[in-house]
Amino acid sequence: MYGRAVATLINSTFGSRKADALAGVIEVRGILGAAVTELGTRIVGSAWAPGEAIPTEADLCDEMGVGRSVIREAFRIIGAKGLIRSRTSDGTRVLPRSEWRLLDPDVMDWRIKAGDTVALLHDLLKVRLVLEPGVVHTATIVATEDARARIRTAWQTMEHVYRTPDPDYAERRRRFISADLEFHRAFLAAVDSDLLSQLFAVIEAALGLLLDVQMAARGYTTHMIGMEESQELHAAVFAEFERRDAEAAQSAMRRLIGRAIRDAHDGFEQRTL
Amino acid sequence: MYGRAVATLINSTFGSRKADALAGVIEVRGILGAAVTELGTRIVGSAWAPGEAIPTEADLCDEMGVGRSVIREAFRIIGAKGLIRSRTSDGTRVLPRSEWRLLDPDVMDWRIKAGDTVALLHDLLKVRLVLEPGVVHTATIVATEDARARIRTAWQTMEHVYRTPDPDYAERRRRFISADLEFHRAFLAAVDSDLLSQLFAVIEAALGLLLDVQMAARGYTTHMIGMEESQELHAAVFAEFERRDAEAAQSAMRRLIGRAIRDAHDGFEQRTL
DNA sequence: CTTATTAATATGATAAACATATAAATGTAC
DNA sequence: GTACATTTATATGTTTATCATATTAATAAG
Repeated sequence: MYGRAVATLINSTFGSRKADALAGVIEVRGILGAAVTELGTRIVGSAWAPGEAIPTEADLCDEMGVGRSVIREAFRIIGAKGLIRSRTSDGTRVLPRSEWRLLDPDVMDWRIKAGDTVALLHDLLKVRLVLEPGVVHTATIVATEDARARIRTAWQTMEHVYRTPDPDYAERRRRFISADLEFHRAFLAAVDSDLLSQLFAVIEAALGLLLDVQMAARGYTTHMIGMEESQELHAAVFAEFERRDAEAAQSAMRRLIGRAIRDAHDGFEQRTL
Repeated sequence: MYGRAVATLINSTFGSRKADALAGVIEVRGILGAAVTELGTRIVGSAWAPGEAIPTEADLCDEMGVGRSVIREAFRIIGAKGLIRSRTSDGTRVLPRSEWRLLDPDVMDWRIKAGDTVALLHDLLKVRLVLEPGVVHTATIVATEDARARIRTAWQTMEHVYRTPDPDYAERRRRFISADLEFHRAFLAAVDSDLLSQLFAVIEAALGLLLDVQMAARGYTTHMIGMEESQELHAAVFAEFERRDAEAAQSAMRRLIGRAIRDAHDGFEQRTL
């Protein structure tokens, strides 16, 4: 059916896609999906400099062993994310990085695949540090009763998991992390912003992939800080939230994120250096 | 050359694109650009419900008077932004809104074009309220000397514009707004985060389009609050930043944004109700 | 040396044909 | 009559060929 180049392309690039792709990434299947991933990863990985022309459609057809329409449709997808732009007779050129839609899950995925992990991790953590205290501040003020109930429930779940011993250590830790995530999500939901929710989802997914997957093999997890310390810091956030002290709740969340960031950095540096 | 339907499509949808498009939107030209804008706007404008199948490629070819490849490439672009997904034999369906890349400039542009302005405005202002105080907090702590110099310069420019009378009132106001923007951008730059910078750029562009363009005709501008009050609030932010009191600077910025939001809401409600 | 003109190049767009995946319709067996 | 296999219809997936168009480079005219 398809040429050998294509089969290889599918198996190497696409076959493993579902396994380690960023959550939230639109699943693009088949030959087109393979071409998109291949080109996206290469471009994000600086195979060509911004301003430089990538190979012509015809050349890429030959190289990848696919029809021209596949290349063209791949160009459209990648172009929709701000990576490239085609102009008649001038070819298809890589756009300056400022045009790249860095907040797009696919672009994040390609950055991770391309190995741009350290810079991305630092930036992601910075976003959390800037964002989450503000989320808690606003949530403390504007949360509806339903939203407050969800936060309360999330906290109770954290407490329950924390206090319930489990012979299966890994399982308990998994539950702990899950409860932790819901705690943060509950505050975010209280703010009731579609834009912030999406931003948070992308950030979380990318962080999860960067930290969980890559560091799990070395005994690290997203939430490295000890459960005791983590629980104390979370308790402070919740307590101030219940007291409706937005400033104090915000500060508590900043201490929590700051603590988590230091550990993430330590663990990651240890791994990558 | 092209059929009549196409010519109409280009003139109506595409001809006016450059004028009132969101800054940062990738300029998609020609027949394809027209098709993308047309379909994107329709989908975002709820012409079809999530889960529902939009017309087949063949039908859209007839309706728009374009070749199938144009429709397919348009589908790819719109699909890359999470709006639709095609599956063999099942057709092309609108994805649930949670999949839409709301942070994408094009999607924002389509929301504005589709008239989803009130909900979008509220959300955009909420993002600023959550984000900017955190930006100032972090900037106050981590800013390099260069970054501090830029902030200082921005403040001096604001002061200069504020204190310099100008017979041309509109021109002075324009300069004031421009200096204001640079003030906020300078803090953001100090945080040194590509992700936050992009987020801010998209937010600003959308807010600018929503407030400036739409409200200018009615005598409103982005920065509605009186110059005196605005200047005082900005002064507080800068003063606390210079004192390196991150908490105080953060609070000052929150007061400033909160004040601006109240005015924006008032003005907009007045206009849209 | 400058300016038209022409030629080459790569994308823009159309058309026709066949492949493939999915769902609906049909038929068969128990 | 229900369950399961088969067939058929449908819409997208993919290839190929051809022409249009816009831009750059080469060339010729002044």
